[in-house]
Amino acid sequence: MISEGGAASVTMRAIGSRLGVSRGAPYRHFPDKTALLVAVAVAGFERLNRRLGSGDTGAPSTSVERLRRMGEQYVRFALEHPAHYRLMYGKEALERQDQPELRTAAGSLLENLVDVIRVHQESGEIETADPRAQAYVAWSAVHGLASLLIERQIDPNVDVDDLIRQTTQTILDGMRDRSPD
Amino acid sequence: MISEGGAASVTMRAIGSRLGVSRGAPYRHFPDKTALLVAVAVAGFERLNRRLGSGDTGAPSTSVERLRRMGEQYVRFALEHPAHYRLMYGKEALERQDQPELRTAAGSLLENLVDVIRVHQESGEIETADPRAQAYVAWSAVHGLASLLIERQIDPNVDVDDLIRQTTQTILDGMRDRSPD
DNA sequence: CCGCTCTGTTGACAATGTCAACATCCGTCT
DNA sequence: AGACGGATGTTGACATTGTCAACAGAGCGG
Repeated sequence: MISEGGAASVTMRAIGSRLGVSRGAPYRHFPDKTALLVAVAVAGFERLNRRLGSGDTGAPSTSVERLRRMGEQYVRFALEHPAHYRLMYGKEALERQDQPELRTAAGSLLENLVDVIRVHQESGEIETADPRAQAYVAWSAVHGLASLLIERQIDPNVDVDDLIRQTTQTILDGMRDRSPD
Repeated sequence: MISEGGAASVTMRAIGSRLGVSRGAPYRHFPDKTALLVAVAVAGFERLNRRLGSGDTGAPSTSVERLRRMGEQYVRFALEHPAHYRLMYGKEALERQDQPELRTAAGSLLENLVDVIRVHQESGEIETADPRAQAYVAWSAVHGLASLLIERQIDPNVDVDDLIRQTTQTILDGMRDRSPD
Protein backbone atom coordinates (compact mmCIF):
# COMPACT_ATOMS: atom_id res chain seq x y z
CA MET A 1 0.00 0.00 0.00
CA ILE A 2 2.80 2.46 0.76
CA SER A 3 4.28 1.66 -2.63
CA GLU A 4 1.03 2.28 -4.40
CA GLY A 5 -0.39 5.33 -2.75
CA GLY A 6 2.31 6.74 -0.53
CA ALA A 7 2.48 6.66 3.22
CA ALA A 8 -0.51 8.95 3.54
CA SER A 9 -2.75 6.37 1.91
CA VAL A 10 -2.03 3.86 4.66
CA THR A 11 -4.97 4.27 6.96
CA MET A 12 -6.46 1.82 9.37
CA ARG A 13 -9.72 1.85 7.44
CA ALA A 14 -7.94 1.26 4.14
CA ILE A 15 -6.00 -1.63 5.62
CA GLY A 16 -9.15 -3.27 6.87
CA SER A 17 -10.89 -2.61 3.63
CA ARG A 18 -8.14 -4.22 1.58
CA LEU A 19 -8.29 -7.28 3.81
CA GLY A 20 -12.05 -7.46 3.63
CA VAL A 21 -12.51 -6.67 7.29
CA SER A 22 -13.64 -3.62 9.16
CA ARG A 23 -11.66 -0.67 10.40
CA GLY A 24 -11.40 -1.96 13.95
CA ALA A 25 -10.06 -5.38 13.08
CA PRO A 26 -6.38 -4.44 12.87
CA TYR A 27 -6.52 -3.40 16.50
CA ARG A 28 -6.86 -7.08 17.43
CA HIS A 29 -3.40 -7.64 16.00
CA PHE A 30 -1.58 -4.39 16.66
CA PRO A 31 -2.11 -2.08 19.61
CA ASP A 32 -1.39 0.94 17.52
CA LYS A 33 -1.00 2.20 14.02
CA THR A 34 2.57 2.96 14.98
CA ALA A 35 3.13 -0.63 16.06
CA LEU A 36 1.78 -1.89 12.78
CA LEU A 37 4.07 0.37 10.79
CA VAL A 38 7.02 -0.61 12.93
CA ALA A 39 6.31 -4.24 12.11
CA VAL A 40 6.30 -3.42 8.41
CA ALA A 41 9.54 -1.50 8.79
CA VAL A 42 11.17 -4.38 10.64
CA ALA A 43 10.11 -6.73 7.86
CA GLY A 44 11.81 -4.34 5.48
CA PHE A 45 15.07 -4.58 7.38
CA GLU A 46 14.89 -8.35 7.31
CA ARG A 47 14.30 -8.28 3.58
CA LEU A 48 17.21 -5.94 3.05
CA ASN A 49 19.41 -8.04 5.30
CA ARG A 50 18.61 -11.17 3.39
CA ARG A 51 19.43 -9.44 0.14
CA LEU A 52 22.78 -8.19 1.36
CA GLY A 53 23.65 -11.59 2.73
CA SER A 54 22.79 -13.31 -0.52
CA GLY A 55 25.99 -11.85 -1.93
CA ASP A 56 27.58 -14.94 -0.39
CA THR A 57 27.31 -16.82 -3.64
CA GLY A 58 29.77 -19.65 -3.87
CA ALA A 59 32.16 -17.53 -5.88
CA PRO A 60 35.22 -16.78 -3.79
CA SER A 61 34.72 -13.06 -4.31
CA THR A 62 38.30 -12.02 -4.36
CA SER A 63 39.31 -8.56 -3.24
CA VAL A 64 36.82 -6.23 -1.66
CA GLU A 65 34.36 -7.07 -4.37
CA ARG A 66 31.96 -8.39 -1.82
CA LEU A 67 31.83 -5.13 0.10
CA ARG A 68 31.23 -3.20 -3.07
CA ARG A 69 28.43 -5.53 -4.02
CA MET A 70 26.83 -5.09 -0.63
CA GLY A 71 26.86 -1.35 -1.04
CA GLU A 72 25.41 -1.61 -4.49
CA GLN A 73 22.67 -3.97 -3.39
CA TYR A 74 21.85 -1.68 -0.50
CA VAL A 75 21.24 1.32 -2.70
CA ARG A 76 19.41 -0.78 -5.25
CA PHE A 77 17.02 -2.06 -2.62
CA ALA A 78 16.21 1.50 -1.61
CA LEU A 79 15.58 2.49 -5.22
CA GLU A 80 13.33 -0.49 -5.82
CA HIS A 81 11.30 0.01 -2.65
CA PRO A 82 11.53 3.72 -1.92
CA ALA A 83 8.40 3.93 0.18
CA HIS A 84 9.37 0.94 2.26
CA TYR A 85 12.88 2.27 2.70
CA ARG A 86 11.55 5.63 3.82
CA LEU A 87 9.37 3.96 6.37
CA MET A 88 12.31 1.98 7.69
CA TYR A 89 14.26 5.10 8.52
CA GLY A 90 11.64 7.81 8.81
CA LYS A 91 11.21 8.47 12.47
CA GLU A 92 8.71 11.08 11.45
CA ALA A 93 5.97 8.56 10.86
CA LEU A 94 6.98 6.39 13.77
CA GLU A 95 8.04 8.90 16.32
CA ARG A 96 6.89 8.84 19.83
CA GLN A 97 9.30 6.96 21.98
CA ASP A 98 12.11 4.96 20.50
CA GLN A 99 11.19 1.71 18.86
CA PRO A 100 13.62 -0.87 20.21
CA GLU A 101 12.61 -3.50 17.66
CA LEU A 102 13.50 -1.16 14.87
CA ARG A 103 16.90 -0.40 16.27
CA THR A 104 17.51 -4.10 16.73
CA ALA A 105 16.62 -4.87 13.14
CA ALA A 106 18.95 -2.17 11.90
CA GLY A 107 21.55 -3.37 14.36
CA SER A 108 21.73 -6.82 12.84
CA LEU A 109 22.34 -5.16 9.50
CA LEU A 110 25.27 -3.38 11.10
CA GLU A 111 26.62 -6.59 12.58
CA ASN A 112 26.72 -8.29 9.21
CA LEU A 113 28.55 -5.33 7.78
CA VAL A 114 31.06 -5.40 10.62
CA ASP A 115 31.72 -9.08 9.99
CA VAL A 116 32.44 -8.57 6.32
CA ILE A 117 34.71 -5.64 7.07
CA ARG A 118 36.62 -7.71 9.57
CA VAL A 119 37.24 -10.38 6.95
CA HIS A 120 38.67 -7.84 4.56
CA GLN A 121 40.79 -6.37 7.30
CA GLU A 122 42.36 -9.74 7.95
CA SER A 123 43.10 -10.25 4.29
CA GLY A 124 44.90 -6.91 4.40
CA GLU A 125 42.69 -5.14 1.93
CA ILE A 126 41.38 -2.69 4.46
CA GLU A 127 43.12 -0.55 6.99
CA THR A 128 43.14 -2.17 10.40
CA ALA A 129 41.00 -0.01 12.63
CA ASP A 130 37.84 -0.24 14.67
CA PRO A 131 35.64 -2.22 12.26
CA ARG A 132 32.49 -0.86 13.84
CA ALA A 133 33.54 2.70 13.10
CA GLN A 134 34.38 1.71 9.55
CA ALA A 135 31.02 0.04 9.24
CA TYR A 136 29.30 3.22 10.34
CA VAL A 137 31.21 5.20 7.75
CA ALA A 138 30.30 2.80 4.97
CA TRP A 139 26.71 2.60 6.12
CA SER A 140 26.49 6.38 6.23
CA ALA A 141 27.67 6.65 2.66
CA VAL A 142 25.25 4.17 1.15
CA HIS A 143 22.35 5.28 3.31
CA GLY A 144 23.01 8.88 2.44
CA LEU A 145 23.18 8.12 -1.24
CA ALA A 146 20.03 6.04 -1.12
CA SER A 147 18.25 8.75 0.81
CA LEU A 148 19.27 11.54 -1.55
CA LEU A 149 18.30 9.48 -4.57
CA ILE A 150 14.92 8.60 -3.15
CA GLU A 151 14.13 12.16 -2.17
CA ARG A 152 15.02 13.22 -5.71
CA GLN A 153 17.75 15.42 -4.40
CA ILE A 154 20.10 14.23 -7.13
CA ASP A 155 20.05 15.49 -10.69
CA PRO A 156 18.18 12.85 -12.68
CA ASN A 157 20.66 13.29 -15.53
CA VAL A 158 23.54 11.72 -13.68
CA ASP A 159 24.07 8.03 -14.25
CA VAL A 160 22.86 6.34 -11.10
CA ASP A 161 24.98 3.25 -11.65
CA ASP A 162 28.10 5.35 -12.03
CA LEU A 163 27.28 7.30 -8.91
CA ILE A 164 26.80 4.14 -6.90
CA ARG A 165 30.07 2.74 -8.16
CA GLN A 166 31.91 5.95 -7.46
CA THR A 167 30.52 6.18 -3.94
CA THR A 168 31.47 2.66 -2.95
CA GLN A 169 34.83 3.06 -4.68
CA THR A 170 35.62 6.27 -2.83
CA ILE A 171 34.77 4.71 0.51
CA LEU A 172 36.84 1.62 -0.21
CA ASP A 173 39.76 3.73 -1.39
CA GLY A 174 39.51 5.77 1.76
CA MET A 175 39.65 2.63 3.87
CA ARG A 176 42.34 0.90 1.81
CA ASP A 177 45.34 -0.26 3.75
CA ARG A 178 48.24 2.03 2.98
CA SER A 179 50.69 0.58 5.50
CA PRO A 180 52.97 -1.05 2.88
CA ASP A 181 53.85 2.43 1.53
CA MET B 1 7.56 24.14 17.60
CA ILE B 2 8.98 21.08 15.83
CA SER B 3 11.96 21.25 18.17
CA GLU B 4 9.77 21.41 21.24
CA GLY B 5 7.03 18.92 20.58
CA GLY B 6 8.00 17.02 17.47
CA ALA B 7 6.50 17.28 14.03
CA ALA B 8 3.20 15.90 15.23
CA SER B 9 2.67 18.87 17.50
CA VAL B 10 2.74 21.25 14.58
CA THR B 11 -0.92 21.76 13.83
CA MET B 12 -2.62 24.69 12.16
CA ARG B 13 -4.55 25.38 15.32
CA ALA B 14 -1.43 25.29 17.46
CA ILE B 15 0.34 27.67 15.10
CA GLY B 16 -2.49 30.15 15.25
CA SER B 17 -2.75 29.77 18.97
CA ARG B 18 0.94 30.48 19.48
CA LEU B 19 0.63 33.61 17.37
CA GLY B 20 -2.46 34.74 19.18
CA VAL B 21 -4.68 34.34 16.15
CA SER B 22 -7.27 31.81 15.16
CA ARG B 23 -6.88 28.52 13.37
CA GLY B 24 -7.86 29.90 10.00
CA ALA B 25 -5.46 32.83 9.98
CA PRO B 26 -2.45 30.94 8.59
CA TYR B 27 -4.45 30.18 5.47
CA ARG B 28 -4.17 33.87 4.56
CA HIS B 29 -0.41 33.41 4.28
CA PHE B 30 0.00 29.85 3.08
CA PRO B 31 -2.35 27.94 0.82
CA ASP B 32 -1.64 24.71 2.58
CA LYS B 33 -0.07 23.17 5.62
CA THR B 34 2.37 21.56 3.22
CA ALA B 35 3.31 24.95 1.78
CA LEU B 36 3.93 26.29 5.25
CA LEU B 37 6.19 23.40 6.15
CA VAL B 38 8.03 23.70 2.87
CA ALA B 39 8.74 27.33 3.69
CA VAL B 40 10.16 26.31 7.06
CA ALA B 41 12.26 23.63 5.40
CA VAL B 42 13.60 26.08 2.84
CA ALA B 43 14.55 28.45 5.65
CA GLY B 44 16.42 25.55 7.18
CA PHE B 45 18.43 25.01 4.03
CA GLU B 46 19.31 28.69 3.92
CA ARG B 47 20.44 28.56 7.52
CA LEU B 48 22.56 25.50 6.85
CA ASN B 49 24.01 27.07 3.73
CA ARG B 50 24.97 30.19 5.62
CA ARG B 51 26.66 28.11 8.25
CA LEU B 52 28.66 26.09 5.76
CA GLY B 53 29.69 29.23 3.93
CA SER B 54 30.86 30.91 7.12
CA GLY B 55 33.86 28.58 7.05
CA ASP B 56 35.33 31.25 4.80
CA THR B 57 37.01 32.91 7.71
CA GLY B 58 39.99 34.98 6.67
CA ALA B 59 42.35 32.14 7.48
CA PRO B 60 43.81 30.75 4.27
CA SER B 61 42.71 27.24 5.26
CA THR B 62 45.51 25.30 3.78
CA SER B 63 44.96 21.78 2.52
CA VAL B 64 41.52 20.30 2.39
CA GLU B 65 40.85 21.60 5.86
CA ARG B 66 37.98 23.67 4.55
CA LEU B 67 36.19 20.68 3.10
CA ARG B 68 36.58 18.78 6.31
CA ARG B 69 35.20 21.72 8.27
CA MET B 70 32.21 21.92 5.96
CA GLY B 71 31.43 18.28 6.55
CA GLU B 72 31.77 18.70 10.25
CA GLN B 73 29.56 21.77 10.33
CA TYR B 74 26.99 19.96 8.25
CA VAL B 75 26.65 17.10 10.68
CA ARG B 76 26.74 19.44 13.64
CA PHE B 77 23.87 21.45 12.25
CA ALA B 78 21.81 18.31 11.94
CA LEU B 79 22.59 17.30 15.50
CA GLU B 80 21.71 20.72 16.87
CA HIS B 81 18.44 20.97 14.96
CA PRO B 82 17.32 17.40 14.43
CA ALA B 83 13.65 18.14 13.95
CA HIS B 84 14.36 20.90 11.50
CA TYR B 85 16.81 18.72 9.60
CA ARG B 86 14.30 15.91 9.40
CA LEU B 87 11.74 18.25 7.99
CA MET B 88 14.21 19.48 5.37
CA TYR B 89 14.69 16.01 3.97
CA GLY B 90 11.60 14.13 5.04
CA LYS B 91 9.45 13.83 1.99
CA GLU B 92 7.06 11.93 4.17
CA ALA B 93 5.67 15.04 5.77
CA LEU B 94 5.80 17.04 2.58
CA GLU B 95 4.92 14.49 0.00
CA ARG B 96 2.36 15.09 -2.64
CA GLN B 97 4.02 16.34 -5.76
CA ASP B 98 7.62 17.45 -5.80
CA GLN B 99 8.36 20.72 -4.13
CA PRO B 100 10.55 22.64 -6.58
CA GLU B 101 11.49 25.29 -4.01
CA LEU B 102 12.88 22.62 -1.77
CA ARG B 103 14.97 21.10 -4.48
CA THR B 104 16.27 24.52 -5.41
CA ALA B 105 17.30 25.27 -1.84
CA ALA B 106 19.14 21.97 -1.60
CA GLY B 107 20.59 22.60 -5.02
CA SER B 108 22.35 25.77 -3.96
CA LEU B 109 23.91 23.79 -1.14
CA LEU B 110 25.26 21.40 -3.74
CA GLU B 111 26.60 24.25 -5.88
CA ASN B 112 28.62 25.63 -3.02
CA LEU B 113 30.05 22.23 -2.36
CA VAL B 114 30.98 21.79 -6.02
CA ASP B 115 32.77 25.14 -5.97
CA VAL B 116 34.89 24.21 -2.97
CA ILE B 117 35.72 20.85 -4.47
CA ARG B 118 36.80 22.51 -7.68
CA VAL B 119 39.19 24.75 -5.78
CA HIS B 120 40.81 21.78 -4.11
CA GLN B 121 41.03 19.97 -7.40
CA GLU B 122 42.97 22.87 -8.88
CA SER B 123 45.38 22.90 -5.97
CA GLY B 124 46.00 19.23 -6.66
CA GLU B 125 44.72 17.93 -3.35
CA ILE B 126 41.86 16.07 -4.89
CA GLU B 127 41.65 13.74 -7.79
CA THR B 128 40.58 15.51 -10.95
CA ALA B 129 37.19 14.13 -11.86
CA ASP B 130 33.66 15.32 -12.30
CA PRO B 131 33.33 17.65 -9.31
CA ARG B 132 29.58 17.25 -9.24
CA ALA B 133 29.86 13.52 -8.80
CA GLN B 134 32.43 14.01 -6.06
CA ALA B 135 30.12 16.49 -4.41
CA TYR B 136 27.31 13.95 -4.44
CA VAL B 137 29.57 11.37 -2.83
CA ALA B 138 30.64 13.76 -0.08
CA TRP B 139 27.11 14.96 0.45
CA SER B 140 25.87 11.39 0.68
CA ALA B 141 28.40 10.61 3.38
CA VAL B 142 27.62 13.54 5.64
CA HIS B 143 23.91 13.37 5.05
CA GLY B 144 23.91 9.67 5.78
CA LEU B 145 25.89 10.11 8.94
CA ALA B 146 23.68 12.96 10.10
CA SER B 147 20.58 10.95 9.33
CA LEU B 148 21.76 7.85 11.16
CA LEU B 149 22.80 9.89 14.18
CA ILE B 150 19.51 11.72 14.34
CA GLU B 151 17.48 8.56 14.03
CA ARG B 152 19.50 7.09 16.86
CA GLN B 153 20.69 4.31 14.62
CA ILE B 154 24.24 4.67 15.96
CA ASP B 155 25.44 3.27 19.25
CA PRO B 156 25.40 6.17 21.68
CA ASN B 157 28.66 4.93 23.17
CA VAL B 158 30.73 5.80 20.14
CA ASP B 159 32.39 9.18 20.19
CA VAL B 160 30.43 11.31 17.79
CA ASP B 161 33.30 13.70 17.15
CA ASP B 162 35.59 10.82 16.26
CA LEU B 163 33.00 9.36 13.95
CA ILE B 164 32.52 12.65 12.16
CA ARG B 165 36.26 13.05 11.76
CA GLN B 166 36.67 9.52 10.51
CA THR B 167 33.88 9.89 8.00
CA THR B 168 35.19 13.09 6.48
CA GLN B 169 38.72 11.71 6.56
CA THR B 170 37.73 8.53 4.75
CA ILE B 171 35.94 10.46 2.05
CA LEU B 172 38.86 12.84 1.59
CA ASP B 173 41.32 9.98 1.49
CA GLY B 174 39.19 8.29 -1.10
CA MET B 175 39.18 11.39 -3.26
CA ARG B 176 42.86 12.21 -2.73
CA ASP B 177 44.86 12.65 -5.85
CA ARG B 178 47.09 9.62 -6.33
CA SER B 179 48.43 10.52 -9.76
CA PRO B 180 52.01 11.30 -8.52
CA ASP B 181 52.42 7.66 -7.48
C1' DC C 1 -17.52 58.72 1.35
C1' DC C 2 -17.10 54.46 -1.44
C1' DG C 3 -14.93 50.45 -2.47
C1' DC C 4 -11.19 47.24 -2.47
C1' DT C 5 -7.63 44.43 -0.66
C1' DC C 6 -5.70 42.26 3.37
C1' DT C 7 -6.27 39.86 7.35
C1' DG C 8 -8.75 37.48 10.74
C1' DT C 9 -12.93 34.75 12.71
C1' DT C 10 -16.23 31.25 13.02
C1' DG C 11 -19.20 27.45 11.66
C1' DA C 12 -19.15 23.37 9.25
C1' DC C 13 -17.55 19.01 7.16
C1' DA C 14 -15.09 14.91 6.06
C1' DA C 15 -11.36 11.95 7.34
C1' DT C 16 -8.83 9.66 10.81
C1' DG C 17 -7.07 7.14 15.08
C1' DT C 18 -8.92 5.06 18.81
C1' DC C 19 -11.88 3.02 22.41
C1' DA C 20 -15.85 0.62 24.44
C1' DA C 21 -19.67 -2.45 23.99
C1' DC C 22 -21.21 -6.15 21.68
C1' DA C 23 -21.24 -10.33 18.57
C1' DT C 24 -19.30 -14.64 16.72
C1' DC C 25 -16.51 -18.50 16.10
C1' DC C 26 -13.81 -22.29 17.54
C1' DG C 27 -11.19 -25.22 20.37
C1' DT C 28 -10.84 -27.12 25.19
C1' DC C 29 -12.32 -28.99 29.41
C1' DT C 30 -15.61 -31.40 32.18
C1' DA D 1 -22.54 -33.28 24.33
C1' DG D 2 -22.54 -28.90 26.45
C1' DA D 3 -20.47 -25.00 28.79
C1' DC D 4 -16.71 -21.79 28.78
C1' DG D 5 -13.26 -18.67 27.26
C1' DG D 6 -10.11 -16.59 24.26
C1' DA D 7 -9.45 -14.79 19.70
C1' DT D 8 -11.32 -12.11 16.24
C1' DG D 9 -14.46 -8.99 14.04
C1' DT D 10 -18.14 -5.14 14.04
C1' DT D 11 -20.24 -0.92 15.04
C1' DG D 12 -21.21 3.41 17.33
C1' DA D 13 -19.04 7.20 19.25
C1' DC D 14 -15.65 10.87 20.14
C1' DA D 15 -11.87 14.10 19.82
C1' DT D 16 -8.60 15.96 16.66
C1' DT D 17 -7.27 17.81 12.40
C1' DG D 18 -7.00 20.05 7.68
C1' DT D 19 -9.74 22.77 5.01
C1' DC D 20 -13.32 25.72 2.98
C1' DA D 21 -17.06 29.15 2.76
C1' DA D 22 -19.35 33.04 4.61
C1' DC D 23 -18.71 36.93 7.10
C1' DA D 24 -16.35 41.01 9.45
C1' DG D 25 -13.29 44.73 10.31
C1' DA D 26 -9.16 47.63 9.09
C1' DG D 27 -6.67 50.55 6.36
C1' DC D 28 -6.03 52.98 2.23
C1' DG D 29 -6.60 55.15 -2.43
C1' DG D 30 -9.97 57.27 -5.55
